[in-house]
Amino acid sequence: MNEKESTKDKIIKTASRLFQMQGYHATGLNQIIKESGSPKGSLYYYFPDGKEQLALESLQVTAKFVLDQIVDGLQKSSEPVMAIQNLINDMAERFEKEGCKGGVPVASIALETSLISEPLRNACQLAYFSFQDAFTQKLISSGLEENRAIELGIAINSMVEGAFLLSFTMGNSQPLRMVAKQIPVLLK
Amino acid sequence: MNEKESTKDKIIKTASRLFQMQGYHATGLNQIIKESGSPKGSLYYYFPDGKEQLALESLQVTAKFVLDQIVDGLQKSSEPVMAIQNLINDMAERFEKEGCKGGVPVASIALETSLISEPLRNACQLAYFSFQDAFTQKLISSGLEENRAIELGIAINSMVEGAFLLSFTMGNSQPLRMVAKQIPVLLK
DNA sequence: CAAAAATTATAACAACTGGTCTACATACAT
DNA sequence: ATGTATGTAGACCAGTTGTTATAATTTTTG
Repeated sequence: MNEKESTKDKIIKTASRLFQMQGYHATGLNQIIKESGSPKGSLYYYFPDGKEQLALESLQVTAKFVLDQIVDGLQKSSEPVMAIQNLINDMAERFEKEGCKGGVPVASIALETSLISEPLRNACQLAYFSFQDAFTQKLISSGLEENRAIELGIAINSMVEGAFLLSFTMGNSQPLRMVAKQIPVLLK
Repeated sequence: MNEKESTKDKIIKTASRLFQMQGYHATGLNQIIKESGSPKGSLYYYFPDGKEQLALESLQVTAKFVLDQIVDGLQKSSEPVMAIQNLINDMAERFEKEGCKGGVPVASIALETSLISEPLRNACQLAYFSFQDAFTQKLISSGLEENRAIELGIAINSMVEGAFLLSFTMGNSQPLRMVAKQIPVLLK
């Protein structure tokens, strides 16, 4: 039972990685199959609705992974300024090490599919909201007023996503670093 | 001579729009040809290097258009806080009217091509740098110290790009609005 | 062991991809 | 008028896309 699910998991894991790196349309089912070492028959057995379903489940895996990373990072420090700043700097560090080859987690799928697939768009929306809410909850738990915490959660999420996109394109972690540096001034 | 260049311009204009809306890989040459009303022969006459060259020139047109929009918006008010805030709110307003169908100007191409085409990646980088620099120059011209202005230019650019991406995915201009609201606190 | 269910293996599908090629028309120079 | 770029027009190519259908195989169950 454990090993049997691993075929589906292998497909999702590989698809997750490729969609993130190359985007939705540039990633072919054949490539996913080949790189995951799984047979093509299995793909439509596990994902009868085809590419869209596979992308959806892959995205959910990716989103959960990123969210865990954010939540864990924010827990490391009780003080929100430090916590958020360290989280972003950790992202920058990881980015520098991996050489930006990893792509931008949710954005690549969001941009390509939001206008052509409502289920995928919705999954991206949920993912982004979960990120945003992680920031907001951290701020609330440190005593910030709720409405202000929501505002800041949205703004910080925007900053981080934008900085990630820019760092990826520039091939340089500077945007992430600069955004981290502004966190103290933004939070008072 | 005037009318003849309009064929190339028509192709670029159509391509520019489609790449922005659908992304690089989802936009086929045939679609560009059909929607622009130009024959395929002309495409490879004007763009002998094919899709990559067409995308590059289209991106440059898009980038210039966006930059002009930023520069014009920033000129409307001498005070940088108001200027930037109004610019972002104008973006939000436009976004609400167009119903987010327009896509995200540079990001869609940046994400899809940065890892597979160095010329395109570089064009995206230049585009983003020009946006960033517009903010920085505005801040410098209002008396801000240069290093701080550069830092803030990068951060504001990140915020705006991120908010645009989030607004697009959420189908809601709230992220843009919230980012605009934080500009005063960010600029002290 | 046999029956049933779960999974994998192929082959084929129509539709499309980016790109090439040649034929044709128009304009402009000499 | 004639020759030469410039530009138009579209058929055509090999390769790939996502998807489907069916057959073979393995695994699980009775």
